[in-house]
Amino acid sequence: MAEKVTIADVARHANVSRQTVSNVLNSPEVVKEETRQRVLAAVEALGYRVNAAARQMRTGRSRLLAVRIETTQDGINVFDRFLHGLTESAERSGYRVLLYTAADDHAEIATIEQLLGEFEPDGFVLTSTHHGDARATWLAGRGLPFVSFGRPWGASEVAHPWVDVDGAAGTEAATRHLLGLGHRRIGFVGWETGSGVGDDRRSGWSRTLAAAGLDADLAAETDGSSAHGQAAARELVDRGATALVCVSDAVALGALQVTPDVVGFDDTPVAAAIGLTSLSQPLAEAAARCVELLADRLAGRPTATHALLTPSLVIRKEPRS
Amino acid sequence: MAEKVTIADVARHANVSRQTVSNVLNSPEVVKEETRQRVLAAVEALGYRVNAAARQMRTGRSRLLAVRIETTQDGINVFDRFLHGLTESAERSGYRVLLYTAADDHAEIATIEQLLGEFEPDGFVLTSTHHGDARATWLAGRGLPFVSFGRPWGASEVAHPWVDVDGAAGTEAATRHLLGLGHRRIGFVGWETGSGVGDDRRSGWSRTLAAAGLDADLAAETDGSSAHGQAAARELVDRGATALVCVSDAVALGALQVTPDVVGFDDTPVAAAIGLTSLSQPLAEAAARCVELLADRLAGRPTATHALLTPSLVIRKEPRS
DNA sequence: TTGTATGCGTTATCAC
DNA sequence: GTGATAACGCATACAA
Repeated sequence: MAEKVTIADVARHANVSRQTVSNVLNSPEVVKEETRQRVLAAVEALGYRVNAAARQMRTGRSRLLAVRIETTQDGINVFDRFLHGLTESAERSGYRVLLYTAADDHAEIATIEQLLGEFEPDGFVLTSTHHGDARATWLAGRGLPFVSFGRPWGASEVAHPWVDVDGAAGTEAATRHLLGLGHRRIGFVGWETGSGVGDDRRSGWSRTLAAAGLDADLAAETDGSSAHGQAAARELVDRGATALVCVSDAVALGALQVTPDVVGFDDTPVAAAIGLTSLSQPLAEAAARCVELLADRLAGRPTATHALLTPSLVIRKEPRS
Repeated sequence: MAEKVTIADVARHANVSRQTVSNVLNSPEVVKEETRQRVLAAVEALGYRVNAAARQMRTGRSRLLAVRIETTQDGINVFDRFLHGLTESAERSGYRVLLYTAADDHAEIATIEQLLGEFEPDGFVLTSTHHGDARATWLAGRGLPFVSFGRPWGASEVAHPWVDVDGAAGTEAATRHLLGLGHRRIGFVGWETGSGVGDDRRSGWSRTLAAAGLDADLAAETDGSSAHGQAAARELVDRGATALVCVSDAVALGALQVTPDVVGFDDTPVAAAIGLTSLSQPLAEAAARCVELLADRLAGRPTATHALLTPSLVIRKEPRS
């Protein structure tokens, strides 16, 4: 084990009291410059680091942000990039990320409750928000600091800070791109109606066609799998579609077997690998905004209520032509 | 904020001293059954949870495992599944996972040092081990508990607990599979010589061909990209290869543009999506073994030195035939 | 500007 | 078998 350097060691080394060391660290403006330098030198020399447990005991703040690590659902997900960004941003703000797992909303609430008693995270980051999200209601009801990546879908939701990516703006860009390529019969391969994210992405496609004076009648629903995506694409092409906007890369992958002019969503490794044009979510920025919102609130700073980011269209050429 | 229930509250509620409550929780065998029940009932009634910071202050143990979250390098990685398994297994053993980022080995050591002073993680999990890994040397030199996912490549490495997946066994299975399909000229698309993982995977291919009395002369090196994979595959096919074993799914994806009988490695979402036969690493089990090795060591239990797991071949049919 | 005293919640030590 | 006491390292109120 490593030698543990305490504030008392630093004080002794710098010939001051423990309190002075604490002041240098927490309220630098209150201590004389010369003393400050001396203490800082001692901190450096001894390799002193504030002990999180002791600080937490005294202040009640853990400098920990808790987030659930998701299971890779249909195999293609995007969460790890968000998580990396979150960890990085958190570090910049002086926080660390604590991971937990949970099978469903109910279990997640129980875990959060447990975490609250044990590690006392200062804040929580919720992901994959959905209609009637019990977690957000629970956290908000207790006044606990949290932010969600994903807007509060549904009207009666409790208001809370959130960050999200504007899916409609993304599919609008995709649709415009295909219009620019000369297509007039552009279809949409989506998920079943009712999912906030899916409906949002569909709306960008339909409104863009409407604005161009075109019918938005070529839409199909899938369960999100590539197989269903392929079947749906087949149907839409048979009905006259010459290009397809897809709700996800997984679905787009299936659609690609049917027709070449396809745009996916999420810019997953799959898209990059097969040369699929896709919409890239600014995940690092989203994560940074999550931390920003949370950190501001935790520090008592005035904070924005939410942030809506725009995805960017990554245009690729099909390599297998 | 939630009301904080302390051990004193429980003691009061159960009409015992704080110490008795602590005993019930930490050394149940030392306390009378009736008292134990009463205390447990009070714990339940009050929703008491041990405070991690206070426990850590007293015992010096944080119940925290630290692991670096990797950046998605070439876009196709496998780390998130490992991380999920790690978190889940850690929870089962009473640990939580703390995340950190680092740009390189040097930075990672600095971060570990910082973490040690602040949050005092009980153990570390290293991933992506490589030749002359400074992190392992550093940790081992200080006698800090850690386990690596990835064996210590290189002979002069310090011995330490590790878990890894047997890449050679995987490519052996892949090669056998292709032999079973009737192929006799089987090539290997790998990485540049020198990477432990890549050399290991290549060796399974060559030894299997040798055992079958065939020449292992159709090998190519790539930088790991799909584009290079495709070029290398083209070259090998021109030289007579009828099937290819690949060092990764990314490379296999490129090879697939050239010839259909290809086996990838890692069974990434890409493989699943495009119907590529691939080798699946038992990541959840690997994570579980990492936690097991670490937890055993932290608890002072006798522990295995390492675990070498076998990947499984996931046979798929090309869907685009 | 600096020093002294106190308590955060827990567990280990030692009496009872 | 149970209870009192001390100590972990830090930050705050208060005194000097």
